[in-house]
Amino acid sequence: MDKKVRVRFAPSPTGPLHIGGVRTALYNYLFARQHGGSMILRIEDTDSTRFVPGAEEYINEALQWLGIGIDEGVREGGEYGPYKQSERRDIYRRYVKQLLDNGKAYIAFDTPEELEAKRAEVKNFQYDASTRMGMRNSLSLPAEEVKALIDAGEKHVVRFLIEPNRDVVVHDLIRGDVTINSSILDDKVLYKSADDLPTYHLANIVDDHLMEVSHVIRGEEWLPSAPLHVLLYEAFGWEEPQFVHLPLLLKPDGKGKLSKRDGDRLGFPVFPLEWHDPKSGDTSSGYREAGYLPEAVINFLALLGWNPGDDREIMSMDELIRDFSFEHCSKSGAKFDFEKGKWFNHEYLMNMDNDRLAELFKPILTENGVNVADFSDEYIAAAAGMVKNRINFVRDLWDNARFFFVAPTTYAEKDVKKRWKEETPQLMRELIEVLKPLNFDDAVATEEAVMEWIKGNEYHMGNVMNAFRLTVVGECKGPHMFEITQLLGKDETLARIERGIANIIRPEA
RNA sequence: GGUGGUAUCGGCUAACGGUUAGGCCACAAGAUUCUCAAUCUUGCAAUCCGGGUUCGAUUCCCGGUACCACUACCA
Repeated sequence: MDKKVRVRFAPSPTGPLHIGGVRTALYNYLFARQHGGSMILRIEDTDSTRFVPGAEEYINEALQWLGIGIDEGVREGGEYGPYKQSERRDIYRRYVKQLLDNGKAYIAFDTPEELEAKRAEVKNFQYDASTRMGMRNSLSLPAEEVKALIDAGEKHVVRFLIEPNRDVVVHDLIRGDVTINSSILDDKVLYKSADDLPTYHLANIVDDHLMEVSHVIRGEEWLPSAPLHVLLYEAFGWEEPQFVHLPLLLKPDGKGKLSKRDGDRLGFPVFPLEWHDPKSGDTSSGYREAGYLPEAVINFLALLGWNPGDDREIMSMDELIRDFSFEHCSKSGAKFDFEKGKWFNHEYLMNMDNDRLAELFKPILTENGVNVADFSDEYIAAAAGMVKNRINFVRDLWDNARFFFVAPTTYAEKDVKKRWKEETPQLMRELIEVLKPLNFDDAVATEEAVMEWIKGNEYHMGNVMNAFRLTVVGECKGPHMFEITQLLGKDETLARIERGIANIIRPEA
């Protein structure tokens, strides 16, 4: 029987959650749910200098909006807390001491300035087996001096003692075995003097072990430090978890990792939710505010770097949970295809139930000055339903369905020019007479009657219908004409035709 | 510079030694139609290069190239 699946998503509260981070969280979540395991949210705030107020709340809100559920975390609680690293200082100190006592780590007194100078002086300087005896640390200095320095309160860090020239193998579920020689690794700082906190590497290993994390699923940028982590597990004598390094999300055009700037530059959000930077005051757009449905974002992200093994594209969270697998994750980075993202949203909107769509539409109607109370829920739902196949975003509903709520006051110039002929006003008057006795509730019957009139008089079908449309909609676009009039009703339709006759003026040729 | 990873249409990807190299997005054309969409049909378009292994390589191995990541008292 395999160990219980426990995974964690471990962001740093240094800003809004990046869309790439969202995908990492999603894959963790899918894997956990598939195996009936636990999803942990751990806040990795060991860099006190980069803390950004509001970032942690943002992460919680974003994951909640997307439906990525957390089983254990700062808010949710759990048996393995605290789930915020800054609250685990004592734990880390204990384990650093263990490493020190076992000779797996040592104390170093070199200041950041000294190290900087050294790097400037020696090209490709690395703090490792070949250089450490020339530095100021507990290995190179006499024991009494080390003790004296510590007693004198000299600032110092703890470094990991890397044994040179050993082939370290990282077992990765996506990439197979990756072998790295330990000589290229430096004696990483495990505990910082600057803010009296451990570095990511130490905190990460200790927490993953203590929290009994079974699978470490993270971005590919961590692959180079994975051997260091393997060595740390070994130094502690702990069993290492399964590693899974996900391919990165790349810029849509040029090269490199997808960044905040790309969103600004190319005009699409790179964050799930809108973010107001407390320092700069800048605002970054979010998927939610841009009119994306969370399920569309999830679906889109899931397929960026993974596929179900067949031709399916539209998949619900439940299907994703059922079919997700690392075997079908790609190894190469995926360029962020914003157009495809739009298509996913379009698909979800188009297939959405009218009532739910109506609820999303209401605030937009209000924003545009429509008194929602003037219309029934059924009316709003029907209007939204008629245009939903032509929208990419919720807010597009307004442009496509506004005429159901506000009669046109202006008429599209191009369409007027093409369809509003000299004889049109007379035709429209005739049309009114044709429509008057009809029951608009029966769209088919209305259409039949109008068609009979057009054909009986040998009128030009396109011109008549488009002129009709112009008076009712204001331009030549929209759903089927008699479905529109059915919803609008006879009084409103006739009034609009009258108004069109009175107000539409043919441009001088 | 060093180390590691990766490499199929413009983009996301399928084919896990044998296919006319498939699907989706985007783009183009056509069908449909009162318009705009939706829908359907069609088209466009790819195995980075060079060596091996093999009866046979997109697939396995090696080299090159390119791209990406990492190379902090950041995560």
